[in-house]
Amino acid sequence: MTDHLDAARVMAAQCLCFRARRTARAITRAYDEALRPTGLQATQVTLMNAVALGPDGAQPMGQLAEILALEISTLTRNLRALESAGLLDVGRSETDRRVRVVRLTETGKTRLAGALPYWKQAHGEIVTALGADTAADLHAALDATAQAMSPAEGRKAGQKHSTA
Amino acid sequence: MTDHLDAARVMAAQCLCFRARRTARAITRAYDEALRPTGLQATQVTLMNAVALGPDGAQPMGQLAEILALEISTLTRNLRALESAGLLDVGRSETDRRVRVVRLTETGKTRLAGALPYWKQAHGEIVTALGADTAADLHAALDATAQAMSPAEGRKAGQKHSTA
DNA sequence: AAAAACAACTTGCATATACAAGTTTACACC
DNA sequence: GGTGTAAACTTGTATATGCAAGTTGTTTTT
Repeated sequence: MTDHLDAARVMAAQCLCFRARRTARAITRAYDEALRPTGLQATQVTLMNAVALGPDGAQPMGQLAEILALEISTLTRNLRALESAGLLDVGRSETDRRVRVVRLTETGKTRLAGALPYWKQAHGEIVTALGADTAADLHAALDATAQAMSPAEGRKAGQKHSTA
Repeated sequence: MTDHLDAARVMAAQCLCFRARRTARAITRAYDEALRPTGLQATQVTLMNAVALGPDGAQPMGQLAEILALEISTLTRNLRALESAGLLDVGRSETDRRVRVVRLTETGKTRLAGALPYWKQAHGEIVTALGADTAADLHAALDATAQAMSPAEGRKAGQKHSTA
């Protein structure tokens, strides 16, 4: 009769989804607070930064979705707000009219550059709060997980996982 | 002139917010897919499980918010859907009428119990995909981070934060 | 005991996220 | 060179999340 209570305890003690989300929430709140003066949120800075990294400063939506491991439908709407705010432009590819190409506006570039110091501050505060070692462990574990769960994983060097 | 390009690379390479969110998205998708047959999402199972863990199977909202590191306003709405679905009840505390006490309905208990095998499956698949070591590292890093960033941190051993 | 202060939520507003079902454009094949 | 299929989004719908500003009920002050 404590059966399902035990089960509930096991779930609480082991669930990676709960843990990943809880930590993401906490970290996001910290970044958002530090970024408050910039008028940008952490997700928006992340998105703009991914755009800025594209060759020639432009990035096709599909590419962005892959980089960020985001649904393309989510991207559609996240871009919308930034486009309305005049921070980026969404155009169509010349060579393939289906493809939407994202690019920062001059305003967007300025705002992104202006957010950098605040991002650095947020990052620094978190690393301080965690300690350098824990922060490095977290970074490594998150990257390893993202890579292992990427749909692209396994396509290259012979892995031992069984997608087939 | 590669200045801000470098900055963008640094941000992409180091940002913990991006990493935490990306990983949380990927993990959540995996759990949600495994839970599909149950009609419940990972967040909902997490929430219901936290309720089930309360003394006597009941949990005050404030307690839930703290356990889950969730804004109480978020909790208000997340509970609403589950209440409408008849999976839990939200009542008021006898001793303090401000406090809302959450409790699973019989249906809720059944549904949660029924979701357990699917949760186990999701968990197992992810541990397999990551490898036991990486999974353990991730678990530890997420917990350490959540604890370090918890507002309750510092209340015990002499810290330098200024809550007063 | 009335007033002030506080605690525990709820609501308004805005963004983030995903799946399923559409739409538009490209491409392959006959 | 039309037709069918596939790719790259977009839209509809639903949930998740958080801050700021209420609301209601409790506790503290005076």
